[in-house]
Amino acid sequence: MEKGLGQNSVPPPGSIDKSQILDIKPIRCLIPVFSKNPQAPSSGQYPSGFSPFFPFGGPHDSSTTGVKARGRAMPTPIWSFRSPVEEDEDLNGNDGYSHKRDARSNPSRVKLQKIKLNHNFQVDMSGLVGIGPAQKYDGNQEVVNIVLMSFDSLRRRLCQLVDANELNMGMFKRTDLKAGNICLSRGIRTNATKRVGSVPGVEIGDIFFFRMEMCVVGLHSQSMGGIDAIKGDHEDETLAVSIVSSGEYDNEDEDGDVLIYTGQGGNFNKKEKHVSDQKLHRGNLALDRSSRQHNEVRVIRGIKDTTSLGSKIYIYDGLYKIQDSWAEKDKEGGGNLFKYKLIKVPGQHSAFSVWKLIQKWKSGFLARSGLILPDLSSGAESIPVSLVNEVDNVKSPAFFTYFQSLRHPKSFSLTQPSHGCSCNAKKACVPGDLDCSCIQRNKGDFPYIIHGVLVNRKPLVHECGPTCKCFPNCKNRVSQSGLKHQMEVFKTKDKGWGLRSWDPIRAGAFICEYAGEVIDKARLSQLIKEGDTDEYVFDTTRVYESFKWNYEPKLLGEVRTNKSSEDYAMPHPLIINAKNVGNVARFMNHSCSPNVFWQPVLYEENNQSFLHVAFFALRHIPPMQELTYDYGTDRSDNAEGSSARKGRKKCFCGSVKCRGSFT
DNA sequence: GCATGATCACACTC
DNA sequence: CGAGTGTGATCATG
Repeated sequence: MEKGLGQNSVPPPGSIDKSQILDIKPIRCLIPVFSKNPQAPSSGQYPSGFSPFFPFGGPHDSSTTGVKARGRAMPTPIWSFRSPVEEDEDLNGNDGYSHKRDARSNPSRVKLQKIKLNHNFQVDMSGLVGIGPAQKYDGNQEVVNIVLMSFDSLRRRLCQLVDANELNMGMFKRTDLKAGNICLSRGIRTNATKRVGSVPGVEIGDIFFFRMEMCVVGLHSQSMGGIDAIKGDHEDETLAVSIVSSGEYDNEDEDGDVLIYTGQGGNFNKKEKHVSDQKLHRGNLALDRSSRQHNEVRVIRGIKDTTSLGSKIYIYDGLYKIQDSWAEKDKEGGGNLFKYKLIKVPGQHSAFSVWKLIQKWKSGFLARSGLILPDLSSGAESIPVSLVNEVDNVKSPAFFTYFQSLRHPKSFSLTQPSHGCSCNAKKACVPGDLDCSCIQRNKGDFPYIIHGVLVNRKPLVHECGPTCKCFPNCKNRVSQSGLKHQMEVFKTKDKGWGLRSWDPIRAGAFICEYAGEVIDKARLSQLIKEGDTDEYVFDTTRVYESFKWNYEPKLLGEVRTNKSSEDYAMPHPLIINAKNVGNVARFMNHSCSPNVFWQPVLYEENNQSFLHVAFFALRHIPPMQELTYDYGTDRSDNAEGSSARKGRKKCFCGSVKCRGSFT
């Protein structure tokens, strides 16, 4: 219905209220503020691998924008359409975040803006910490992570804006392409130099959910084409460097280490379209030359995402060599096709074959080796949690009762009684509906997008609860719906039991909450005094290192507000003991460069607001990769020189940024 | 109701 | 710059 509006500034039908507020005309050009400090702080200040952006202060690089007089080059401003009221707030530099008045008492004061993305405005992001001009062309793991997180955070935010109808509709349905475009044009990319062989910072087994993600990290710089090639000195001396096997061409793969790849082009029987042969040019020619030169070709396997119809997951499967090539007639009446047989170069980790193995476990075709229990949760979770030990003879973790959520002591007194939203009981809450009190509590933003993916880290996420009128299928109940991935509790080599997933996990996807018994500080110290460890305790009063996960507002022409804060804001401390009662979360180990983070979530039960700790994926997590989060440090440990303190455990996370130990 | 097909709006390379 | 190359979301159809 809304489609086809294009850049028309008339608001889409159905958003009656907005048309008033959004009497669309550019009120003011928002000119980004230039950093006073030309030196970006050292990354040491932001130890978690993802540092703040300093878009205007860093080294200049004119190659992306072509602007010569960079020093004075004002970015062409973006138009922001907003009501005058909010304009005042912005001019003063404080929005209403800390003021209770706005959202609750007056819905119209909730931040509401239509954003129009302007292709022409130029922001130089090469000053981004971690992505200097050199890293743009040759990366490493840290830079790859920064680039991927920047891409996905942008994509999530764009998706959120589209969902809420806050973006001029019809401008793009493809938030993936838009986010990629922004990254590439702002220098948020790495390994831009094409190369034969592996790409620094990209590991075999890494997964991608969009073609654009592979573009921005230089794994495969074709946004659509399946074959990427590097040009030689002569026109005819191109070499294929990477291919994406999309499954579209029915590439049969008996063995996980062999790939029969079909060349590009030609028409094969798609309806009445002309049948035509594939031509030996472009990618096909490059592959042909590669088969003669025997150079390594990166192979990315595309497979259907079983959890989301139509979309694909791309797995980097390592380096292959072309062993054979030939032409054959299309079986379904099309023209001639080129075929290439590729063999994986030996001695590399397996990636795609792991997926095939998991498929066999799932189908029951093959038994999981080392399986101790098919379902640790005894049916408490809708998806079974397997218990596996492939490393020693320990038969099971110490006894505990599986329970998926929190148990509160009777005396536990909590926050104010809350009242749910009164959204349509059948329809669930709709992003962009500012009458929804739950959305108001989230400062006007719907916290989740498709696949239940969290858009931003927030001081506190407000979900709908039982007294909300919307029904359980409401998208604002992500953390209450139990496990979404098939989990496995497994014995690690040196860290006791650990947790991992058979399914791929998207960045921002909900994994599980920290279940257990809620206790208070006094009870915790009592437990420790009694000789109990705090091994299974989650304590929100510990010190957690800050890190950046959210998108950079400037990239969308937005102003940074308190709304974008990533600091936790707990209404009260929460200590959870999972020693006797808990879920899979109690098995998650610590890492100094984790792939999971926690987020406080609030929703009411029995008319009282209850605080929960929910875990989300920090980045895309391939199947069978151990899930870890940062345990933080005890407040009393903060003084320097306390590393010899009793109770510290040596950290085995193995990351470059390892702090060596944790408490 | 679920799988498949058609349509649409894109980005990047050459 | 325009042709070549599909992708990914969404909606219609079987």
